[in-house]
Amino acid sequence: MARSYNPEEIETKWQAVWAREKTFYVANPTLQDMQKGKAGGATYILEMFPYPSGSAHMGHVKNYTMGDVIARFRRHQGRLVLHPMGYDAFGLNSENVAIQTGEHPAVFTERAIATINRQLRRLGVAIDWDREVVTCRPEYYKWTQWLFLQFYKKGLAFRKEAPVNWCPSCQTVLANEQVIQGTCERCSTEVDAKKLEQWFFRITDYAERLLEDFNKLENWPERVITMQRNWIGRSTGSDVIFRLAAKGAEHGSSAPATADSAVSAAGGVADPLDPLAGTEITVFTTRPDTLFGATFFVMAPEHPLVEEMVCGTETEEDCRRYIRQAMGASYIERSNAEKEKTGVFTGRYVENPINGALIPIYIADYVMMDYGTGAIMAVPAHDERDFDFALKFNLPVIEVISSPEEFKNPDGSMKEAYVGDGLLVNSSHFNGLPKTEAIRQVTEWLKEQGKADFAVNYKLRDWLLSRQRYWGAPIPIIYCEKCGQVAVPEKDLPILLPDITDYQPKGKSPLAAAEHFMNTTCPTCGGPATRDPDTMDTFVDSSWYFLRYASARRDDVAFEKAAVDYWLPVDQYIGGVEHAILHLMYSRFFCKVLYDLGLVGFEEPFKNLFTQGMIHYKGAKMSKSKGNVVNPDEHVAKYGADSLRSYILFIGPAESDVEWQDKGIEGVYRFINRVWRVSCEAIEAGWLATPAGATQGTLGPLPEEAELTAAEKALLVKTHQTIEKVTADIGERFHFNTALAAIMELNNEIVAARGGDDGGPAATSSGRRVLAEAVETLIRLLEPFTPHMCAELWEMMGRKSIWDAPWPEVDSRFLSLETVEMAVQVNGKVRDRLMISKDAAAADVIAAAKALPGVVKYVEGKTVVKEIVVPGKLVNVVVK
RNA sequence: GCCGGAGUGGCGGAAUGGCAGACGCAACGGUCUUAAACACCGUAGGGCUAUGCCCGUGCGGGUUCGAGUCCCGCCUCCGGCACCA
Repeated sequence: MARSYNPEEIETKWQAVWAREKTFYVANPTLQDMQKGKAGGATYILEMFPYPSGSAHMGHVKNYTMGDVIARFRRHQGRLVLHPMGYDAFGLNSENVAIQTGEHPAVFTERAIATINRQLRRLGVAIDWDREVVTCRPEYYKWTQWLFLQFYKKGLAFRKEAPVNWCPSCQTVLANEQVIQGTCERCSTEVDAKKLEQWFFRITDYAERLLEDFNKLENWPERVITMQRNWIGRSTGSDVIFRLAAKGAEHGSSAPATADSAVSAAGGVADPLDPLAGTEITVFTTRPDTLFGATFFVMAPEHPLVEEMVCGTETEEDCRRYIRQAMGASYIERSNAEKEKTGVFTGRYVENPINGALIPIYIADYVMMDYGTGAIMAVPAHDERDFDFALKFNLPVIEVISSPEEFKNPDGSMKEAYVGDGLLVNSSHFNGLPKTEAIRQVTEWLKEQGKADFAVNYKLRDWLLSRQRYWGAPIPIIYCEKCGQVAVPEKDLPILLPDITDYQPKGKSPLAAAEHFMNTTCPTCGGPATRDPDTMDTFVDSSWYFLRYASARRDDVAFEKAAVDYWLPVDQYIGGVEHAILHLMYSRFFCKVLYDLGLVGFEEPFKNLFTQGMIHYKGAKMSKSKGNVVNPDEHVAKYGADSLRSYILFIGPAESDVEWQDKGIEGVYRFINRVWRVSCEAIEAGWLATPAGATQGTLGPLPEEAELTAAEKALLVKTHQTIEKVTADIGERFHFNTALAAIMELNNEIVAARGGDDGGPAATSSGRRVLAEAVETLIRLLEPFTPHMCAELWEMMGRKSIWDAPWPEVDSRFLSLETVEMAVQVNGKVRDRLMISKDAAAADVIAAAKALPGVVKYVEGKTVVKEIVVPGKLVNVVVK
């Protein structure tokens, strides 16, 4: 009587063994060996670490199981695998809990960590827990602060006053990347624009390298690269210098209506009555070729020159009113491209450097201060937004790129903006040039006169890293009345986060009220000084945790260079696509800075990236608020970790969103039970025992091929085909669902070959040997998915640790049968089937095919025009 | 608006240009059982004048001996960005 499958018992037994024996512990090689490089097959498998907000959810189960399958698979392939885990433990969730309950965020966080840790161990994930990192503990954030100081010394961390995104609900500023369509990434509250002095990382200095180094990545999803590329938003064009005309200058010159006829005006002449006259205002444009079509000029309401410029003009009051209104508008109102254009004439003019024409300056909120220079030349004929504006304010539209008829009215005027290619017209000596050539020549011509230059612009903004919140790493900067802004000396790190009682943010960090924290002495002069009350964005913590794993317990360095250079870059990183920009771009930036500082020897942290899909339930993303959460613990309790792990990967492709089906896991559970039963039977029957004379822990040599019956040969072929498929599915394609399907097929064949429960047909010794081969392979292929059951079966076989067992190898002799079945088509439709030797010559295959009754019927009386043979698969006879 | 991705049975899904629907769920029939559960065996895209034939991978064209797969034009859904000059 075979033992019944009891996952609870088996799984807790093996989890205890793994914990006790530290099975998954991986020591760093000696310094000497590490310095020899990654030669020893060192492989770093990493999943994005969890944010401990309570307990693990199905998304975590999927993420960590996937990583575990790959880690175990690589291990069996003989690699030295690093597979660590940690917790992204600072952050707003715990702090908001603290505000509600008064409980210290550290207490809440440590409890959540303990829960998730227990869950991960209960899932049987092969993690080296000796390398665990927790970002909210001083031994970790000491080094976050230390890294901040390295950035600071390099001028890459700096303070500036700038318009920033403020979330009124979270009571803190946010980075651009944390604003999703004008709302806070965390709480979806609409953000306000506020002008504040804040800390930034100079990520814009790295924009070019962040783009270039995409080519250093081996295998990243194209869409993630595209998202980052769009976010960085590089565009090439020119900076063109316009000069502010003196008040009233426009009356002395011709109107700027026709470009070619314009004459140079008095724009550049200093005017004692108007100190601003002649001021240079630079614009960035991707279309310098359309400069002759610039009929007006627009500045953002926030532009620093605007206030002064409108002073004393007739429209001063209108301008001030408009600016007030524009600044008061919400981000969403402001950025709605659909809304009608608004703006106001400033009463002033600028001189177009290409022809000296004076064109009116408007203030309009469709020009943004945070892109380019906050001022644009407006070319209504060839820009849709400028066209809308010109229409509304009745400004001239001059065609300067020959436009197709459908863009024009019958009288030749522009009906809508034409942004496509064409030849220049109305553009003086540039007439006739094609667009791209004109872009170059116009810029060069102006450059010679010092009025323009080629320029590159990015959408990417510097990373705003300070937060007016409590639960984060304090910024290690001190403000002294005498010495100003002073970096905390490294020997004084960490700056410990003090305990406080009132976590409520009040527009500034709760730390600002903690006097014993705030009041300190200046490390330079010893005089009274105050600390920075802000904490760091949690994305700073997560931008380097993957480095810390390499030498997690070192307390004298953030990470050991030899160790990071040995293990990194990460060979396989796995996580949700929601981090496509935020975490993944910040980490890439950090890595490049650390490379420049000589702290790491590589410029990209993650060589291969896999982004998993989400698990939906009842048609929607699982969430507490929708009440459609499926609890992993319940399924572990009911079916065992092995079943849950397998099912979560079996549902569908790992990279796509999939729907959880309540009955689905039962099917996988049944499958696992069948594997258990068939394996136990084979083991108890002694088929899997090591025969006398064979190497310990092996099945001994296979019988000669000639001794095998057709059925035995078929099972052997199925076994090796399955090895081939599963190896490729796990190792190359991440198709865990089809890997499992293939293993299920093998199991089905074993069940069929073995016969019924009462004895079965395994009558011959060669048959038993082939069955043993199949069962042993089944267990080994399944180990990454169901490690507990496989460990138990392995032990029952009398073998040593399956964790250390090698991955099964394909024997190419057994990848196909001698005789294959081929489909026979006539004109592309299957009409018969043919059993024939796999090595049969094409001519013989065709002859045999044409003799089949189902084929003769369709070929008779027709002319054969073509015959196609796909070896081992199909024949197509084309007739007329 | 721009840039990605996806549309295949009742459901989740499978298929280097080569037999569409592997594998699993649900369903149905049977064996076992006093009975049920479990387990096991079997049936299963649709249609028809059924030993056979026709139709079928969102829609319409095309390339090819052969298209779920490649090309062109649409439709729908999902994701990202969005007055980016």
